Parts: sequence; structure tokens; C-alpha cells
Amino acid sequence: MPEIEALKSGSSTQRDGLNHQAIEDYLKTIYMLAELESPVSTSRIAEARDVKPASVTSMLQRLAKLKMVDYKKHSGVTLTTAGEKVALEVIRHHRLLELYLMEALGFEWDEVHEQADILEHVISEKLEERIAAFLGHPTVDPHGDPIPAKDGTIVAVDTISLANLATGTQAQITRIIDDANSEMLRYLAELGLTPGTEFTVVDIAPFDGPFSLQVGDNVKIVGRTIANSILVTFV
Amino acid sequence: MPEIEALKSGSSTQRDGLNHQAIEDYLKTIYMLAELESPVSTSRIAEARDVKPASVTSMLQRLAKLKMVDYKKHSGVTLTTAGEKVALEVIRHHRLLELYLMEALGFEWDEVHEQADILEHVISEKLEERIAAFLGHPTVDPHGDPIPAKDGTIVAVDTISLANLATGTQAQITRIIDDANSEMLRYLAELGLTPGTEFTVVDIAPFDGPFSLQVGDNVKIVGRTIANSILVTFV
DNA sequence: AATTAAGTTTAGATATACCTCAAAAGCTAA
DNA sequence: TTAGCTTTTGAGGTATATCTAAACTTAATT
Ligand SMILES: [Mn+2]
Ligand SMILES: [Mn+2]
Ligand SMILES: [Mn+2]
Ligand SMILES: [Mn+2]
Repeated sequence: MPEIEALKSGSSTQRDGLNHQAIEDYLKTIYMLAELESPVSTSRIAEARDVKPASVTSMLQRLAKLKMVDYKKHSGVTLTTAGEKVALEVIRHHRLLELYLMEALGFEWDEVHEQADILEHVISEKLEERIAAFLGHPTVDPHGDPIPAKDGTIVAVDTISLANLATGTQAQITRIIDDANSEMLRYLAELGLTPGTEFTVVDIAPFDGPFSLQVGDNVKIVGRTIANSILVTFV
Repeated sequence: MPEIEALKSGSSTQRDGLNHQAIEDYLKTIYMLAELESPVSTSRIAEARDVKPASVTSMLQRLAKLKMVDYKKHSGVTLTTAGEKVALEVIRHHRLLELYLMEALGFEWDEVHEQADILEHVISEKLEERIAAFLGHPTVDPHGDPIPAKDGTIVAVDTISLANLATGTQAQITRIIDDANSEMLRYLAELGLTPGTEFTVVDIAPFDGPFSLQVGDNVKIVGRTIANSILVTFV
């Protein structure tokens, strides 16, 4: 693991190994928020992590000292190369674990996020490698999210939100955002709307209208909230 | 998980899940030391955990407050039913994980202890259950240590140390103690002295003499240190 | 240019979970 | 009864992670 070597400096608080939790989570959060808007503001991070902005500020100062982020007062943060490396590694762990829990241990796609969120911080490089090998070095997780490669490469497929499609469009589901929302995931699985599914938009009701999707012989109807969470590619 | 519900009281420090580490480790230590001598003294625990006795005392007070141990100043501790339950659960996790890492992911028996020591504190009940099911609800781990059942039952086989055998005795290896000692484990694997192996003591050299063991067509020689770590049953 | 609202940072606190050292206290066996 | 060992106390340290309230910065609006 890159493992934030900088951290392991003085202290050597005996049984480490479970420490960096918070740091890794912040870096992951920053990475993800940066995909939407960069630099990432203090308040965005505070919202995402459900803490007060003041807490974020002090963590950003810590991360800056560790050279994990470039931080200048009042102007948000960006990850440094080192910070991005850690973020990508944690994300890799998370997504590999999600897929592993499903493939190897029969978990459902709405159950894996929580457990992966914990395990992502504690698996060794060796365990990561064995899991990846078992899975045949996959590039996408159960929710369609890309799995960063060991070298930090990440293959992002160009997608568009289902909510932006016009009637008549044919497309394929590639990714569900907010993979932490178990209820929605369970519901989508029930409807059969999972990554890989092809469909045609047969109707969009007016205003924030529900979308009617033709999937095989069936028509599935989803509201705007769900439509926003489904990313698709054209077939 | 029994999970020390008592702890989760007030604070509710949002992203818990990785906390109880130290507590669980102390309970595990106490459980294991109690097998040798009970009640367990402060200094025994301090040695085992490699901390100062003063640290142990304060942890024991904490554990007593949590009703995990019966503790009376100056007279050592014993686990309460609740404490033993937690200890057994952690041990169950540890041993299931060790076996799982070998069976499912191709780890070697000298590599699994370290990773299991971390993971044991963070797997959910569901993950534990899936792992146990995958393994066919095993009762011994790769080092021959018994795996406590969900209900806390633990099947201890009666064993004797190889070091206590007399020349001519036939026996079978059931268990290796100090499963944390990678080097010894690697060496034993090399010699083919793993749980299940049958052998006959063909010679014991004088003083703290090496033991010569007939295993199939070969004779393997082990010193006293190793002999002490090998527990056997008669065939 | 001055005002203002929104967002951000500081300062000061609180809390918890470890841990240490040094000294006091307690125990036990000769 | 006392020496020697073990254990506990008390004071203190470090690190992490959070909060509130006040002060400040920035950018947009008069
Ligand atoms: Mn890794
Ligand atoms: Mn996912
Ligand atoms: Mn369990
Ligand atoms: Mn073991």
C-alpha cells in the first residue's frame, strides 16, 4: 500500500493498521467530489461527510501538511498526486470488495457497500491482489463503477443520465450512482434495471414525469429521482 | 454481533465499526491466558499485550465497568459470560478467517494470522456466516485450533505436547501453538509436519535433545522449542 | 467604495482511547 | 515483620476527531 507513509512518522502507536480510516475517507470524498467540481470546497466536503465545516478545515490542514492535498485558505482543495494515489487505492479496494462479496460469497448488490466501506481500509496488498485475481482483474464493480487499476488507471465510460434521454431513445444501463442507497438498489434489482440492461424510452410523462422504459417484453416505470441515478450509454 | 452493545451507549461517534479493537483484543488475550491459569494476573496480560501493567489495570477497570470481566483489585480477572462470549466470537472470526484465506484465496498457513488479526474485528455477522457456510462450518483452523461455534461451544481435543512423548510412541499432530510465528510455520510446512500428520518417535537425544520422528519413509528431526509447540493425540 | 451574505477559518473546548512513568499501596512468604 | 514483588493510583502525554462561536475573506450587490 502507498499507505500514507508520511504518517507513520514518529509516534508508532504500536498496533496501527486501522488508523488512517478518516484520512482515507476524506481523500476518497475529495476525489469523488472533484469529479463534479474542482477545487472542492470545504462545505461540499462537510456535507458529504456529515460533519461541520470547521472539522473539514482542520482535516484539510492536516492533509496539506501530509502533502495529500494542495490547499490555500478560502479556495478549496485539490488532491496532490500522492493524495490521488491513496484515494484511487481505497476506491479500488472498495469496488473490488463489493464485487468479491457478491461473486464469492453471494451477497446482494444492495448489501455490499456498507461492508466494503469498512474493509477497504484494512485489507493488505496481498489480499487485494488475491481478490482481484479471483475476480479476473475486473474493471467495473456491481454498480457499474469503474475499478481503478493498480497503477491508478481508471477507465471511465462516457455516460449520460437516463433523465436526459428523449422518448424513443435506445440505451443500456451502465452505472447506478448512489450505490449506498440500499432501498433504491433493491427496488432496481426487482425491476430488473441493473447494469447491462438494454431498454428503450417509450414515454416520458409531462412535468417531472415518470419515464416508461421498454425492457424486453415489459415496460418499467421509474420516477425522476431514480432516472437521475441511472447512467446509460447508447446502444 | 454481541458487539459490546453496552459500549455503543451515549457517544454515537457516527462512523464507528472499527472501535472496539483494543477491547476485543484484551478479552481475547484474557480468554487465552485463562486457559493456562485463571484468574489472569495483570502482569501476564501486560506481557502478552506488550504494554505496561499500569495500562492493563486501567483497561481492566474499563472492562469491569462494561461487565466484561470480574475484577477485584490485586486478584486478577476472569471473564464474565458476556466477556467470554465476545472473546469466543472474536476467536471464531479469527480462525474462520485464517481458514478462509487459505481455502478460498490461496494464502499459506504462515501468512494468515496477521491479516486475520485485523479482519477479526471488522467482519459483519453476515460475512462471518457466509464464510462459515463456504467452508462447510469447520471446527478447526489451519493450525489445528478449534473454531468456536456460533453458540459459543468449543470442541477441545485432548492433546499432549510432542515434547512429552517417549521414544517409540505413535501419534498424530493435531495442533501447532504459537500460530503467529511465521518462520516456524514455514519451516514446519517444509518438513511436512502439519496437523493430521502421523508419526512415530524413533529417537530422543539426551539433555534437551532433538526428537527424531518417523513420518512415512522419512525421519524428521525437531528441537525442543518446536516439540513444545506441537500438540499431538495418540493414534 | 461600501455593504452584505455566504462561505471559511480560527480559537478554544470537549471527548475518547490509548498509552507511559513514578510513586504509593497492597500482598505474601520467609 | 519485613523484603521483594505485584498492582494500583495519579498525573500526564499524544493522537484523533469533533464541536461552537467569533472572526475573517470573498464575491456579488448596491
Ligand atoms: Mn491496496
Ligand atoms: Mn459500488
Ligand atoms: Mn461474529
Ligand atoms: Mn490459527
